[in-house]
Amino acid sequence: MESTTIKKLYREHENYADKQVKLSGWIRTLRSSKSFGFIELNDGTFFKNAQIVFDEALSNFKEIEKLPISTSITVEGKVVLTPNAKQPFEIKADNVIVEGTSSSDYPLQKKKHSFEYLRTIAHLRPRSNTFSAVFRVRSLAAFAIHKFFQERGFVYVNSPIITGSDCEGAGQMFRVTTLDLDNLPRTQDGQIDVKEDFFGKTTSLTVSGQLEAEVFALSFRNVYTFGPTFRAENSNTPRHAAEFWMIEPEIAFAELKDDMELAEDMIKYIINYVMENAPEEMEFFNNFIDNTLFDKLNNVVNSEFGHVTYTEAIEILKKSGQQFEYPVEWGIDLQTEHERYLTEKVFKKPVFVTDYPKEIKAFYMRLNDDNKTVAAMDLLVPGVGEIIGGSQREERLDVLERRIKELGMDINDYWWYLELRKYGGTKHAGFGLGFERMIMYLTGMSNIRDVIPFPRTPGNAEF
RNA sequence: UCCAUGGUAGCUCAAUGGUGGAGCAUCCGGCUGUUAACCGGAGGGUUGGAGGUUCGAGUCCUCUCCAUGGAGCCA
Repeated sequence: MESTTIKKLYREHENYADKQVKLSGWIRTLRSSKSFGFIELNDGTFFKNAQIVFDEALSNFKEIEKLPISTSITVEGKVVLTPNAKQPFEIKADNVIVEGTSSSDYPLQKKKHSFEYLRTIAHLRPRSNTFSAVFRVRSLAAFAIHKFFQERGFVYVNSPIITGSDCEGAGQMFRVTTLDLDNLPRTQDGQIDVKEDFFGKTTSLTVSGQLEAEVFALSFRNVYTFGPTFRAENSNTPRHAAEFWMIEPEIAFAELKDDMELAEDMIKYIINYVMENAPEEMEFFNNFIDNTLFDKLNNVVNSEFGHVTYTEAIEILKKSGQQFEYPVEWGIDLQTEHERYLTEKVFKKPVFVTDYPKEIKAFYMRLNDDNKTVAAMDLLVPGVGEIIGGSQREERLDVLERRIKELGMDINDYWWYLELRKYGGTKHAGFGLGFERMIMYLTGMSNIRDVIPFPRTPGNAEF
C-alpha cells in the first residue's frame, strides 16, 4: 500500500472515510490502558497530529504500549471519522511497525518547555509544536517573497557570499582566509602578506548584497537578492544574529516613493500568503504565542502605512511630553525608544521614516536638494522595531565622489560602483528586509534565535 | 560591549544562615474512549565553577562562566 500523509488526511478526510491507509511518522504522545491505547502521530507534513487507536488484537500490543516518545513507526489501518471528538478522524490500526526506537531519556516532554531550554537541543526542537509551526511559516514566507517578486518580473540575483570589498560599512565583517593562522606569511615590514592568501587579497563574508544588486538593477531594471549575510558584531539582543537572511530588492528608474510602495506591497503580500497557506500554524501563534497577533497582522494588511519625515518625527517626539532617556534633537539618530514611541504610540501601525540627516546615513544615499538630508527610509513596525532600511541611491557621479571623499573613504575601492554612474546611470532605489525580523513579526516570536533553524550568535555555533 | 536579573532533580520552580522539596517527566503496577488522560508506588541532587566568611552556606562576600531582559550597533 502506498503511504499517505497526515496533511492529506486532514484536508480530505471525508474522502478517506473507512478507507485503508498507511502512515509513517514519529510518536508525539502515547496513552494506553489495559487493552487499548492512543498514539498522537506526527509525520512532519502537517502541524496537527493524527490519532492512532491500537488495541490488544495487535500481536505486538504489549510492545507498542511501551514505546517511548519520538519512536518512528509505520501504521496501516482504517480511517474512522469522529465528528464528535476533538479531532475530525482517527486511524484504527491493523498493523504498527516500529521503524526506529527512541529512548525514555528523550528530552522533549509532552509539556511546555522554555525556549531557552529548547535552544540547547536545536537538533530536536523542530519536533515540537512551536518550532514545527515556525519553520513551516519560514519556508512559506520565503516562497511568498520569491513569488511576489517573480510575479512582478523581478530577476533573482545571487550576490556573492565571499566578498573582496569591505566598503559598505554595514558592520564588522568575518574574515575569510586559508592562511595558516599559526604561521602567517609576513611582508618585509612585518604586515600579514595577504597576497599569499587564497584570493590574493583580504576577503570577508558579505554584510550586504546591495552593491551587487545595484549592478544588476542597472541592467535588468528590477532585481532582488535573497540570501545569507553575516555580521561579526558583538550584539547580544533578541533581534540580532551573526548569520541572517536578507532580501534586498533594487529598482531602476525609480525614486524613494516607488521604493516605499514596493516595501509596503511586499509586506502585505507575505502576510496574506502565510495567513492563507498556514492557517493552523497561524492560529497556534495567535492562541499560544501572542494573542494580539491577528489584530496586528490584519491591521497591517488593511491599513496604509504611515509616512513621516525625520524632521517631522523629531518635532512629534519633542512635543510628545514624553521623557526619553536620550534627549531628542535634530541631528541625532533615532533610538529604539524613539522608534517604538513613533510606531506603537503615535501611529499604531507600520510607519516609514524618511529623509534622515546625511551625517547619520551611508554614503550611497541620494542627497536631497536641501543639502542636509538624504532620501533614506526606515520602516518601523510595532513590537519589532526597524524591519526595513532603504534609500534612493545617489546616481550623480560628482555628488557621489564628493560624498565618498567627505567621509574619508578611498575612491579607488569603489571604481566599479562609480562606473555604474558613468555608463548610463539612472535614479534607482532599494531596501533591505531582515528575513528573520519578518518571521518574528509574522509569528509573534520574540527572539531571533527562535526563528532561524540553527542560530549563530556570539559564542554560540554548536549545531 | 555596558546595565539589571537569574543559574537548585531530565524539565519548570520552591527552600528565614540550621535535616535540599513539589509538580511534571522516568521506572513499576492498575485502569475498556483518552486528548498535556487518570489512580497508586518507587528511584532520582558535587545547589554552574573556583576561592572566602562562619560552629554551620543553596542562602553572605570576591572572582569567573553561562543564560535571560534592556541599551548600543543594525536588518
